[in-house]
Amino acid sequence: MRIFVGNLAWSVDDAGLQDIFAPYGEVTSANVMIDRATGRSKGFGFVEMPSAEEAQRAINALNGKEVGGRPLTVNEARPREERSGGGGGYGGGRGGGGGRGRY
DNA sequence: CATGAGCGC
Repeated sequence: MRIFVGNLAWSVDDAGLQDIFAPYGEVTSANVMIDRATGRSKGFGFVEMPSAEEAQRAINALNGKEVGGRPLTVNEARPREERSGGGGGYGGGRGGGGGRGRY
């Protein structure tokens, strides 16, 4: 599952982000978005975890947790549109039924 | 000091 992590401290980088999620489950990928214009962190990043349940637990555990002096904003990431291909916007609501069964 | 809203390549 992909996880959106916001309100990151400047001190946190890709490795630091993975280090935060590591104890909650296997982290296959962690990325802190860097603004290429200034070279500083945009203050948010993404984490990829193969286990959706561990990922969800990590979200519950890390959301609001203070790291680097700032409370993290952790949430499931939104579907990202392909770079090639127009059209934007996010359709519909947040899946029906809730939770299980979406996949 | 690049310094704070926000969903990436």
